[in-house]
Amino acid sequence: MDSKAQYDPKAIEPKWIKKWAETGIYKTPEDATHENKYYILPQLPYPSGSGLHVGHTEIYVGCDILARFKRMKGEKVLQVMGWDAFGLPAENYAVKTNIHPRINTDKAIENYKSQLVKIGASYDWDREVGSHNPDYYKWTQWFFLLMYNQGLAYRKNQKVNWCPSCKTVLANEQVVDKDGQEVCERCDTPVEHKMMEQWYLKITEYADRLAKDLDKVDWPKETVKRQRDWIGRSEGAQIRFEIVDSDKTLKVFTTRPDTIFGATYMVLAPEHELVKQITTEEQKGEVEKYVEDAKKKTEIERTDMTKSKSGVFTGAYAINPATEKNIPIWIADYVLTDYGTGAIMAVPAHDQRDMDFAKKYKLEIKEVVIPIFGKERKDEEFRKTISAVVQRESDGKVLAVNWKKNNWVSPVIGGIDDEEDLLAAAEREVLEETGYKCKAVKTLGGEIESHFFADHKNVYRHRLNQPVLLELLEDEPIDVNEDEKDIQDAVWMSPEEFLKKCSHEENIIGLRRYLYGAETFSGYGRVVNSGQFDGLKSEEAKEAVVKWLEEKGIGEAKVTYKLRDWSVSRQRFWGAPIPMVYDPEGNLHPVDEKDLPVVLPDDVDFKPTGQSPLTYSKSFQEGVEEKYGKGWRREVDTLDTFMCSSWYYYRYLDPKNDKQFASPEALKKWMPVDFYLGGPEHVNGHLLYSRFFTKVLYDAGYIDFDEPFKVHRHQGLILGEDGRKMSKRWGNVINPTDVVESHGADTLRMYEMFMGPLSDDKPWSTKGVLGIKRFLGKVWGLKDKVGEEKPETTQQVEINKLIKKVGQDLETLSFNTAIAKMMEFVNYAQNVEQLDQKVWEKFLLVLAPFAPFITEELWQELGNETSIHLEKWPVYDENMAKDKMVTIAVQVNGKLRDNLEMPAESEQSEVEIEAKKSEKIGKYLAGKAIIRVIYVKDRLINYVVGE
RNA sequence: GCCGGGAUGGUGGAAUUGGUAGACACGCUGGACUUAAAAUCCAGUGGGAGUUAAAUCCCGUGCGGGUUCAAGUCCCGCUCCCGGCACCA
Repeated sequence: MDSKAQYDPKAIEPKWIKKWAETGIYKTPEDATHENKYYILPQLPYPSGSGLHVGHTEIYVGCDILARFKRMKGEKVLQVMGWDAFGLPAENYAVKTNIHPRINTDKAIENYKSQLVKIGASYDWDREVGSHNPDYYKWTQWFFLLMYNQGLAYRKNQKVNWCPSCKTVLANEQVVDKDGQEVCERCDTPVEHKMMEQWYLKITEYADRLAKDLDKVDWPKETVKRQRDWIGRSEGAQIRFEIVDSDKTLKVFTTRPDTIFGATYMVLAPEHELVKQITTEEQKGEVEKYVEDAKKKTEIERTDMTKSKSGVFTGAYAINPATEKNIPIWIADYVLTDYGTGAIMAVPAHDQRDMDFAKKYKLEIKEVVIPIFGKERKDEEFRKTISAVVQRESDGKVLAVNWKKNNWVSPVIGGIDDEEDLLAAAEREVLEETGYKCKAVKTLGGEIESHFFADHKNVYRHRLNQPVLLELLEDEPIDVNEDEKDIQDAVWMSPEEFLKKCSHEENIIGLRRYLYGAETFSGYGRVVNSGQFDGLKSEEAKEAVVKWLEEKGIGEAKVTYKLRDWSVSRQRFWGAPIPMVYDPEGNLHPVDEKDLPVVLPDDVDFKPTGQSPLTYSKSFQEGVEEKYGKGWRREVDTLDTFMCSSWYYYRYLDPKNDKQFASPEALKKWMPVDFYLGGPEHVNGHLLYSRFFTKVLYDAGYIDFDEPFKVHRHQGLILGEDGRKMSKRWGNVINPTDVVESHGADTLRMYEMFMGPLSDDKPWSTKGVLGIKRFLGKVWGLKDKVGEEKPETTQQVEINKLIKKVGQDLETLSFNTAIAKMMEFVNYAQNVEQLDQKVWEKFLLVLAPFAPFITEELWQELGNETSIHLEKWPVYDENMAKDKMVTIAVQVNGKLRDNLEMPAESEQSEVEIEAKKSEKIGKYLAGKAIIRVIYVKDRLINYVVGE
């Protein structure tokens, strides 16, 4: 304890790195069982030539702190590092430099590894894996064969996303939107579409389970939602429509079978197989032209929603099975080929897209669902009403009434008398209520149902209201009856003002219909104009219609997904070869499992040509003929690297196993992953694929769980000091190794955690780092204060509070607040005369997961011979972790007026006695009546006073 | 357009889930040490009024309303920022 040397991380950190490696303290514990294990998984990195920056290390530091904490809590931790080593950047670099990608990749891995070692990450390096090594990709290929044998891998000629720069196919998940353009996520090149025969994995077969099982996982809720939306499950019905004068039927999918009576036309996607067959002679020319044009359009042009919809009539008609009417069949590119059946029944009244189209091409719009406002009650009184839309020509203002009692604005609304004509009722009501003489012109759309309490009549109402358009006949009103005058005034206001001021939404629908024409109502409501289904609510009608369809044998309930099958073949070199061979007739055969791995050859010209480079590898193809016979050849595409990373967390469990991807014992012991930390950008890619792989393994009987990641969290981005994303382009990249050089690994670790909540994006601050450096300097200085045990209670209270708080914060990953508390403790400890040695030891233990180097050094200085990282997390005494005295806020009418120091757990009466003694409080209470006193134990007392 | 998430001092961020807003840190100001600087240490630091100094008071969590003894936190209506999806029938 005599060393007065300054805190110098450079003098201590390399020493401990060496020692820890020698003693192997971070090896995976041999005595782990399924019950006491804790599998912590930092998302594996792609080793790029530029090395790690501090944004990458956040994830490793976060996981490492947690791993160290869990070890101290007695859990048997598995924490391993691996490399997602195949992929385009390395290959592109190889093309540029003409150096084999393996060489640069291995170099990058060495660099990453040394960076990670320097920050003190406690991995079991004996289990390190790299996806580019044959003993790894052998099993990636094995997974492919497993899928193939389960019927989950297949070839299909389909429109694919093609990156002209990377010269390869991309999965849907690898195409990102940038300023309204679909671009390659790697290189930002706009994606092209072309037809190609490709390998696909049938992830859609698992869509339902992938969606449903999201209920089982503890993931951020927005992540769950995003994945669920991506899978895009929707329930509905498949319905077959007969085509007039044809033996063909037209299959459609709809989520709203309850609107079938409103289906007034049908639409096929231009690519639909029936287009040619049903188009009439007269329409042929137009249709063919439209189909040709659609082919030429890019995906972006087709899906540009700001553009008006286009389409052509085929000349053919289908029969709406509900109305039994003939309805025209159109072709339009607003219907997507690859969703549902590529054809729809159009219900313009209840679907915005169909409405836009119907208005443009003057197709029939038939309302079959009316909106319902408010909640039904048993004791309500039913009434049919009209509401009046009257616009005066002179200034364009519309007629409204102002309800005096509640200052409400509404149109004229009035009941229809028995036997009375609707339009006549409208004319009468306007005249009675406002004195204006009008002539009813027509109804505006269908009725609107509402349920409400009619204030002026004191009853609950069930109202069915029909908006009616009227024409003003005379500018001057006649006198209205006195009773009406008391209730309301007639006022004229601009339509805009009316729409804004009108008190209830259901009452502006009439005017909106008048101003903007028919409007879509796409919500659920009450079914009307639908024969036997009239009066049902949408939810009920959906069921009833499906049942009716099933009885008639023309439809059934059906679930559809947005998720597409996963395209996994890539026309590039640096990936796992697809383990398939073709016989001379071109038939596919899987490579025998015993012949795995299909090794990636070295004699390859990896310049991308659009053809897979493996096509030109002599050794790759020669081997095949030797093995299978003349004319046989290998599949030359390689696998999407996401296949490699979909199962890496299984390989960590048993990385040297050459018989299985992992042994059943290892799988049983370690899985599922207890804590997975990774970026939010992988939600609809990697995370989904990994879940898919796991479910396939489960179905094949290899594992007994079907979700790989129990708990998943995201780290946020660390931005450059300029607030921009760290990138070479901006020159704002901070290299962790530089920070370690100048301030030490402990400082880097703690600063990254202190910046803010783990999942937030936050900018780096070079100055901010110094705060942590100072803190560690103070910790270093504290050792000179340490003396023999000193039974001073404050120190005991402080350390117990600290152990409790830091322990809690670590469980919730609130690293930033845990560090703040440690700073408070150190600030406090600096002012004590002598620091109790036991308190000091406990403090070092609490700090150890965050700052493994300095704590190890100080621990050894205390004369300990074994590592602090093998110690147990200190236990705190709940009693000691409580303050003996608390500050109680005294408020008068909610405003803070004084503070009282009181013993903890004081009763209200005791606090009141002290409060009343306060002059400040007396000032505010003098001459006032105390109406109420609110007391919150150990927090505040609030006097509510009146005059 | 739709769906998420967010907005708190000069800055990063705290706030026991309705109970003293601004913990902790950065920065800044002043001081100590020094020939000087760096480093370190001490004090101050939301805004305003007030005073020699204090005491003291008022205002303050994107904006406008509301509920409550009490609102950063709950409710209603906006604005802006970030992320995702985007004709999914």
